[in-house]
Amino acid sequence: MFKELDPLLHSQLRLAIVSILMSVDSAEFTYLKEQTQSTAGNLSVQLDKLSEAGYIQIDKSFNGKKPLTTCSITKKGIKAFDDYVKTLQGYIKK
Amino acid sequence: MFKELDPLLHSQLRLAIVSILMSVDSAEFTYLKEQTQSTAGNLSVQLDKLSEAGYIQIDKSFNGKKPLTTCSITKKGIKAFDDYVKTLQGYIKK
DNA sequence: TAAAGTAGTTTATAAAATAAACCAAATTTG
DNA sequence: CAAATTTGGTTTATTTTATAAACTACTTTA
Repeated sequence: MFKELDPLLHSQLRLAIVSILMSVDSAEFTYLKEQTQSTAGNLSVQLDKLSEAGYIQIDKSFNGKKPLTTCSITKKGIKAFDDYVKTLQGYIKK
Repeated sequence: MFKELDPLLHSQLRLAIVSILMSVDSAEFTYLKEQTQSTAGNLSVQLDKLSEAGYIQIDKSFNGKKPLTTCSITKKGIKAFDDYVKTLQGYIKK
């Protein structure tokens, strides 16, 4: 029937973030912000949620004295994304 | 880049409703409730939203003296669903 | 050295989803 | 046959989520 769509991925911004991270090795905060056209605040919140779920890994370092946040997808995140896409097929392929 | 996902369809329940209505001529309230495993309250609210957007048509009649709510998708709804799926491909086909 | 910019985080607010409570009629049950 | 339950919903309240606004800390530039 209709399997639950992982609510963590069923959000426009988080889906876009994960989608980007699926296609690159890692991405910086500013890159994600630019690509997704999101505000920094919203991006920050959604990255935290994905990180807390273990879907992405966030590495906070410094570029000289500027903070530098780098994100990458985890195995768990890849699995979740794949599952999400499969579940979604069940909705739209009817 | 990342086109906006129609917020009216980007909801688990409404997507399931529209998905069902895409595959049948019409469906009764009770059938939709059973198929989507939703509560009557939630279903009622979401059907109203889809109806107000012109995505579905709701016909309220009586079966003897019991209310009978029958729903079907509209042309606008079909278009919106197709667009939604296309937009989504842009997210997941990366 | 004051103003503006960078790279974010935290907190507040708006919007959405969901649940709970309710209604009217019909049906079942003790 | 009268009370309790079920059916087919709607309305209202609550919770959750997404988003925006405000803030921090440091840096660059005029």
